[in-house]
Amino acid sequence: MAMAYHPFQVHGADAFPLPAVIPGAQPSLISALTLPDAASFSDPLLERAAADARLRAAAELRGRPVHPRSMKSVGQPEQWLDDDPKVTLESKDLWSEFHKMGTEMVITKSGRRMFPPFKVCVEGLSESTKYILLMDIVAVDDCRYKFHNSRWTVAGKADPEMPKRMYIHPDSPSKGEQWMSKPVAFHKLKLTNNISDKHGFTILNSMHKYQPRFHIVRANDIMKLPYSTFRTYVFPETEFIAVTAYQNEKITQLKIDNNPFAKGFRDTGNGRREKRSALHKMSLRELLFSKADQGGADSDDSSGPPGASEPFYSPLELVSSPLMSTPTYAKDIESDSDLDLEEDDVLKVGLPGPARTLTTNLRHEDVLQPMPDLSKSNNKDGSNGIIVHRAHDGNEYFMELGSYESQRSVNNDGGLPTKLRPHSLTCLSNFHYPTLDFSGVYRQPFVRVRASFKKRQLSMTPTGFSCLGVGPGFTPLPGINDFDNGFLPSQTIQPSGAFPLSRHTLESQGVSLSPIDGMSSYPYHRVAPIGASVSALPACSATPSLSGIHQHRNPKTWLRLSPYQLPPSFTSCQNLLTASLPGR
Amino acid sequence: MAMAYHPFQVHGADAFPLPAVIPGAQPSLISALTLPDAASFSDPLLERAAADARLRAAAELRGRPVHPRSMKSVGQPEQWLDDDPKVTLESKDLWSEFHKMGTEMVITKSGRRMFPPFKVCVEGLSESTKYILLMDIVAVDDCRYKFHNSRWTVAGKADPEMPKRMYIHPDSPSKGEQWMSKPVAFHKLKLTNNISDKHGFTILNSMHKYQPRFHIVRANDIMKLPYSTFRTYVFPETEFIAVTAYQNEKITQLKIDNNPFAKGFRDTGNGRREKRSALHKMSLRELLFSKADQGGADSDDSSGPPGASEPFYSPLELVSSPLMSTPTYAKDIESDSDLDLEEDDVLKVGLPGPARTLTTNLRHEDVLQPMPDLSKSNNKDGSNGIIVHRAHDGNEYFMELGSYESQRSVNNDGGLPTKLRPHSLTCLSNFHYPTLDFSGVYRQPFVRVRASFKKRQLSMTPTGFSCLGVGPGFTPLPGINDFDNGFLPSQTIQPSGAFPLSRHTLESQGVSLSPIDGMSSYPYHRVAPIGASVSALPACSATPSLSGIHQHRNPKTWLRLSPYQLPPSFTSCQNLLTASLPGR
DNA sequence: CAACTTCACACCTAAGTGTGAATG
DNA sequence: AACATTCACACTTAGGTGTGAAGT
Repeated sequence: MAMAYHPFQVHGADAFPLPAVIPGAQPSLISALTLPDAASFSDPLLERAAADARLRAAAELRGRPVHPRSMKSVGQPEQWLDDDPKVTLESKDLWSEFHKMGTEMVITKSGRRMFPPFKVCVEGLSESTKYILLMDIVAVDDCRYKFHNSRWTVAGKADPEMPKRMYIHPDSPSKGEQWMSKPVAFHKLKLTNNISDKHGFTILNSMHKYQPRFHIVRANDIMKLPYSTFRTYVFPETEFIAVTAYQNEKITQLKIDNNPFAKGFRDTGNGRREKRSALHKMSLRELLFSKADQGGADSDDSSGPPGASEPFYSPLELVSSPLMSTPTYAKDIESDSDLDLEEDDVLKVGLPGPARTLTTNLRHEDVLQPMPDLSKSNNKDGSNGIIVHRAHDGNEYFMELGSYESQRSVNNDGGLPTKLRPHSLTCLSNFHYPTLDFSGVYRQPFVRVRASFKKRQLSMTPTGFSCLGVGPGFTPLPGINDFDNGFLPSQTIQPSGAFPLSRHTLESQGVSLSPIDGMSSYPYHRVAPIGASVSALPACSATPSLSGIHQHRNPKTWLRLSPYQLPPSFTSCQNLLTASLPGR
Repeated sequence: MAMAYHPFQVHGADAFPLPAVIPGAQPSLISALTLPDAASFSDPLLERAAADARLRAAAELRGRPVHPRSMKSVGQPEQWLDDDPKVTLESKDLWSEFHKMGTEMVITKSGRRMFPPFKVCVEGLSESTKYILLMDIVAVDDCRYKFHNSRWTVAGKADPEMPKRMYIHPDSPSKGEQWMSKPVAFHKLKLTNNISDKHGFTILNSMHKYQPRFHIVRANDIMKLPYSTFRTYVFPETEFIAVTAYQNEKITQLKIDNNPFAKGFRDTGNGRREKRSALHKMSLRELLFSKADQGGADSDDSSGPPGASEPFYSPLELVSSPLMSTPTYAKDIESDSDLDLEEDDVLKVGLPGPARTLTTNLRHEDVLQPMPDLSKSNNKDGSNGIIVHRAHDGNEYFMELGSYESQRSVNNDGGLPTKLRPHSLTCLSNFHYPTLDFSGVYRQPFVRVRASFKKRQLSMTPTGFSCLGVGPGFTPLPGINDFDNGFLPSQTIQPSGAFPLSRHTLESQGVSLSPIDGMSSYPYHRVAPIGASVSALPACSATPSLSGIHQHRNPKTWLRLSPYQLPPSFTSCQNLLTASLPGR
């Protein structure tokens, strides 16, 4: 099965000497990652969270990672010369307040919004060019957490991740000037723990840690998304732990104080909510609803701890092929040891120290920082392979691993950058339509039924799924237009042929489809390439066990890659990889 | 000024032998109207309202006006063979209840929704073809009304109409299957009497009569709208009079009984609203919120007057070029005399008779009805000319009239149809960008500033504007996508260069722009062609004075054409007409 | 038991209604 | 005086909050 091969297509000129077509017999995973101008790592890394912060700092780009000059110097295609997106997080002070406490986001069956709302300001786009703006939320690590003694501690390995859907901003596609004219809000995105959700909400695991990501794609049609370059921005302060009920009372209070919808729970002085500590009663409302909403983020909030009003949290940015670049664990860069997660491995998210350090470290850095050479530190043990997670008949699953070598030869192209190499490598490998799950990108409610999967999701491949969490599908949005979707609500309840994007539709869009035997009706194939070296590594304080290279018959111990490591739309590489792994 | 000429472009094959390019020196207004299979006018027309009903009946098409066979027989382009839209009005029983009383719609400064909501079911589209669905609201006649002695009477000539914006359904463009999958609601459209409205609401005159229209356009991009064929559907029962406060208590009661938001005013038996008459207390809620919303309109409402539950109100449909076909007054067809409106001219809207007659007449007609030959009855006095309404410098205005002869030679092409001639004639004359006002088609609030116009709108061209009310712009919608709009909110407050659609933008869309001297920054040029013969003439009970042919220096007595007579996007013909009227 | 999840609920925001007095 | 318009208001729908008891 899955023998069909589909070549890459590389858009425009590339900075790296890459073949436009990857030989089918060779599991080549091109990893072209644009890195900031490098960062120095001289300070000692004493604890995980601190290391986390450092690694984030390494990719610090102050919202403008790609310098036009450097783009030119590496032969950036003309197409990319006229934009240079700079992204800033709205309400970053409020986000930071939460982050210091260890942000929690409630997930409910019916779907819950995020608070603070994820909202960004975008600058530097080409005014007349159309862009698609998206966000997704990916697991940060392989851990399950618990809140104990007023702190979050690791409580074991992560549960399998559900596929993470891309939330395409409802205004997509729109011209740069439109995106830049006002903050881009993603408040319509909802979080749920309902694995059977049909609304297209983002399904998260409770007590797991997640990182929202923001993506800019230069594309005038959502159908072109899989073939387009993603510029990915990560704001470390938006990291959170999903919960079904708030664990940290301080977080609860922060929510009540700042979310207008929770106004009813505010302490009006009449005794309600006396349970809460008197701390953090200062109102941050202005941060979110006056300052923040106007795009101005001058910090007039001086009631927080010292340093709380640091105005600058910069995002991490990846300018990458959505199919290629794969962030890897912070741990892999830092050290190859300590592969197994300790039960008492504490992520110091709830402690102000590391976060503040990050902030402080960053805000005076205006130059791009050097990056470590990841080509050496990464994947030494060969455990970082390609994970192919397949549904064979809807009941059985297995995994295949590609060799790291074949990837590295592509990844490093003669020496990984320590300087930012702005680059857009576009892979057109998305021919296996089950992986191109556009069903959600439709304004109707998300009613696709995964016939061969539902009712079994909880019991299947508990860890193997942790690599399935990125870029598979796109979230349905009211208002998403210009999507030539052959998917009708009336068709979605059919138990077979679950892939909603009709062959005819794709082909009429110039997309050639070559179904792969045994997979064409199953939308849950995912590929987790790992060789792609990565620098901008946010929130990777825990390293997953990479001991599963030969354990692909045992779902429980499969090699896991955090979805967070995967680029958006990464899984569209699936069939390419599948094709390159015959007989495994 | 305005000497530039821009040729037509005709899309596809045309049923009429029309030149693809109209010579610039000749004021040719191509009028190619697709008419239903004709209707017989044998019954005497005794009163305006009755004539109204007849004329509506004449175009009665039962939602499926264009028969594929007849389309083929007239050489319909292949493009149109795979769809045959049938449109039905949702909640038509409720609409009819209102219509019998004389529907009133409140208009407020802040914008008011319509109730009942304008909602249609569409069938017969090509599933995989993209369509844009729109609606607009156009003046029915040239009258101002007053409610006196429990009836609506004419109270003088109409006030000048503000330009009527096209409300593009937020889901546009979408594929046929998507439009057909559920009722298409236009509840987001808001009515206002605020002539300075910046939201893109539809600006109406209080105490004036209006007719909503629904349009189907086969286009995958909103930019193509002006060059596309509009299929226009009119549901006579949706006619209404705009009011700032309800005049007819029965209408108030009907609203209260059926609009959930007005539930607070319902008579709970405890004495509230005892002012209202006991009549019409029957709840029509089910009509709108259970039956109607499910698309089924079985009448279980038997509490109304006899005949109230007639299930069938069919729409009028025009399949026409948006630039060409021009409905004219019912009066013009019926008779050329009686050009001046009587002060006591009573439109029998509030009386059940005519409306019921219309309904009754129509519902047993399943065949297409013959149409009168409009080429003879129309424009006898030559007063039906081309109205060019220009803003010279923002303060002065004048009008130019084209000759009917030159139009008729095009219109009639050797004998006007008395049978339906399904036809799509597309005019690409929309090169004068001030007339192509797409500024509204943008999801941001409508903030365009008409620098040379605001503060003067009330005083300018009081009657001349009545012909400006159709098809000029497109309403801004949250969610309208795929519109390559060069319009930025930040640009909109610039006092000059008011046209928001940048030259670059249009040109990048393949639209060549040739600004016309002195007009390029003024978006309010409108053209009201009249020679275009028309059959399907809904709600034309009053005829405007056509005595203004030589009065173009006197705004008060300018020739008026009801916006209702103008096809959508008609004004995109403006510069063509302007070009063809040199020196006038 | 302890940890986690679910649910009805009161309380909010946001916005769509006609009212009736005030205004023009 | 008659008429048309505006506005604060109470009431509604719709849906976003955390609560705290109950369930797993």
